[in-house]
Amino acid sequence: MTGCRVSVDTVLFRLGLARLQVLLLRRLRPPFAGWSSLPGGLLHPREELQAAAVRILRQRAGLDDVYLEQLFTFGDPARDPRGRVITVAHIALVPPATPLPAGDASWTPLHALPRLAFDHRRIVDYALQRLRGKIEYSPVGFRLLPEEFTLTEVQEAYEAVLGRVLDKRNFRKKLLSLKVLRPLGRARKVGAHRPARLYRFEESRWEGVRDKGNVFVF
Amino acid sequence: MTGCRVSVDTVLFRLGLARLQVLLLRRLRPPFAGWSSLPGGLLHPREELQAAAVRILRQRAGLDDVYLEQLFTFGDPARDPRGRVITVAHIALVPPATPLPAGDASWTPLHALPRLAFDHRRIVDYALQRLRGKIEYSPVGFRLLPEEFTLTEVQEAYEAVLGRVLDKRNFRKKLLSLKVLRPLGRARKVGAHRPARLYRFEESRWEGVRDKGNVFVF
DNA sequence: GGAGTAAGTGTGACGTTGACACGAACTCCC
DNA sequence: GGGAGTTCGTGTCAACGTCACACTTACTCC
Repeated sequence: MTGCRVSVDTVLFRLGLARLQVLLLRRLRPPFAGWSSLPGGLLHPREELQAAAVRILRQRAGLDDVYLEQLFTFGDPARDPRGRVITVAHIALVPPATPLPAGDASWTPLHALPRLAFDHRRIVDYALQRLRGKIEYSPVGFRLLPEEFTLTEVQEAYEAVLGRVLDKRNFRKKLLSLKVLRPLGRARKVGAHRPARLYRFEESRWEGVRDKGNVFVF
Repeated sequence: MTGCRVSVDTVLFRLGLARLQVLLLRRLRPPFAGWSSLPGGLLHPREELQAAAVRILRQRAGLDDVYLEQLFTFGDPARDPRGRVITVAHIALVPPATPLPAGDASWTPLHALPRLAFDHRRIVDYALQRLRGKIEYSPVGFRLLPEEFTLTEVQEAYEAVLGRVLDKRNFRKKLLSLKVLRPLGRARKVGAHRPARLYRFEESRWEGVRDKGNVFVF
């Protein structure tokens, strides 16, 4: 068969300690043995691209049910020293408490990335850029949160992604005005201070928001 | 070599008669003989993705020096009846006067597309959606215009892409306030009416605009 | 009951958006 | 040479969104 190999790599983000983290694997074999890399693998012959990303995340990180979207296809003929492999990169988002199986996978803060194998650094950089753009006009940010969350948690998520601090009152005012959160009437008791009210994101209320040109720009 | 074939397809837009048009080729051979399709072809073994798109546009449409960006990679295992081919779709923009070589290529208005081969209709739809989004926060719109243009031409370009009419005074006020156009001090004399002043887009003035959060939303 | 901590809340200044109508400049024709 | 026809080019005002900014509330722990 003529053609070249096609792989799928995923930049998997989560929030940890109010910082954005990505999942990295430690490579055991050459090339780049001992380096860190994104979870990825070759596309199977009759497999959808996104299905491949899902399969690989399950195999390599024991994860199920993650939010996934295609990012970009990297095709530099020299990106893999073993021969040509083009890779379809994806972005994935998971909530903070996502467990990891033991093994060679670890969450790494984005501001302290080690050297990455192949062109994976470029892929991560591009993924962050895209995530920053997208979080402002789409509700993907909630994929980084648990189902029930406080407003402070939402703000921390936005701050972690955007890399800047936001004004508390303005953030809450804007977010609530979009009418996409449903207050649960309950509160989370945590520590020695006033409990925070819990909310849930209502996917179904999103459509009208986008149609009106409203958006998560804070 | 294990792997599947990889092709590159391009949705090439231009403006014609104040409408958005795409370049279509007529297929001569099966599958889909007689149908229209996007210009595309197989990736060469040591070729960059974007270089392949450039080569194909040159070969199939005689075009050089077009604006190109990657759109999305379509990987449905059944998208080509001959066997698996994943395709890296691109968007290209050219100014209105772009000549076409004779042959099987033709400009087709977007609102009157014929049936397209493979999944090319889906690709065109997605390309339009992306172009509409992108024109509002990046100056790609100017790639659809000649180097020197009038404000009315810019407005027509935005109206054609966005598919809605815009207010003339508000459009001009906003566009000029971004300070990315350089007035040429000359005018284009055309027909029996007041001549229109000519402008040029200044790439170098764009950075500051984006940094300030300004944008081409009209 | 006092200290400590995060949650929750409103106002006013400023800038942006959006609706809206008419004179200016040119050509062509008579 | 003047009138008809056509597109170019321009300003104001009201409504709305954004941004800066500080204190009280609710709870726990000692």
